[in-house]
Amino acid sequence: MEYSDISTDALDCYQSIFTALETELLQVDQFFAEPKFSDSVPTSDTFSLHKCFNGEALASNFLQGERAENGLLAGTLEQTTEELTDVVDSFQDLCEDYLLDIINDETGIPHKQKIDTTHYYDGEEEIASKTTGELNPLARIFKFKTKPRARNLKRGKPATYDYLTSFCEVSNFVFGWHKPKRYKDESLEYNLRNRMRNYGSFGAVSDELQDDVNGGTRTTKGNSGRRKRHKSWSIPEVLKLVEGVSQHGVGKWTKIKRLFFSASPHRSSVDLKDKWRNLLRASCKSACAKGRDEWVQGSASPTIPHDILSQVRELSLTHPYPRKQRRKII
DNA sequence: CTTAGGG
DNA sequence: CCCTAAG
Repeated sequence: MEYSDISTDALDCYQSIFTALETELLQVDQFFAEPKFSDSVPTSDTFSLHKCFNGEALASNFLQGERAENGLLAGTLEQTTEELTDVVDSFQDLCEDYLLDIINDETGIPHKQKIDTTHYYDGEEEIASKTTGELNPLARIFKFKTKPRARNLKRGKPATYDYLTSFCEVSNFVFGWHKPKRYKDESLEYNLRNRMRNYGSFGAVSDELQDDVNGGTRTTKGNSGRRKRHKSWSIPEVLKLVEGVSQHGVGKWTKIKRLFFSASPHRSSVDLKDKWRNLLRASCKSACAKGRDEWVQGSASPTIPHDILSQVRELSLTHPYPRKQRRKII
């Protein structure tokens, strides 16, 4: 492969970052050396950073309970899957944090910098304000969240890519680390290459990627500002939410959280609110789609059974979703 | 801090 | 899931 179209400055930066990362991140392996994991997984063969970087998808195979290619993980750990999910999440978060720290050290620029706040006035009164932020140019490459799309392939939502995956892509592409992934579709490679060139020249952020500024890994505030990793809702969780709403009504998210989700620290009251909103949408859709039995089975995570959705619809009648109050009609 | 809404 | 305005 030729990389002549990527500026050498950029290459140098990438190189130093990747090198530093590779060295430092090995510490993370100790996550997997904990007794509870080493009992069930041979320590020497736990998935290491390198394996993750190898794009072996070991972790995802693992979490899906499938055997890894080499059979090392076969038949182990059915009960600890939940825990492992968490560990893998932490692992990936850590990777990101290390990455961003290193970038910060290298450039002295935080990964995201608030630049300016624009205030909007209506006469004297401020009616809104918006803070604009700029992503550190080097951090941009790790915001490489969406899978490159084939040139002529139109799709709806772009598939989101794991940061580690994107990291693999970038490192494979730039340095040819490990086995470079060959795309079946040549135009995918073309697309990726094109995007890399944009990143490499540190040019303006394209429109498509501008959104990533707001979808970043962590916030500018403090250490706790780490973005949560996506964890899809399980059916039991949904049931708990439905029961919570049926007992306490819509809007008592904190109460529901305390009574039904005290054991799930990763579900905040805001999450409950969001989920309810989504359930409501889903219930409408299922109502509309009734009759025609085409139920698009997109990649959507565990499809919510219709009977649950109809419960949601019932509840939405008794406990209407608080909508912005229309102008009072007196 | 909590909730509603928009992104 | 994130962010922010309003209570």
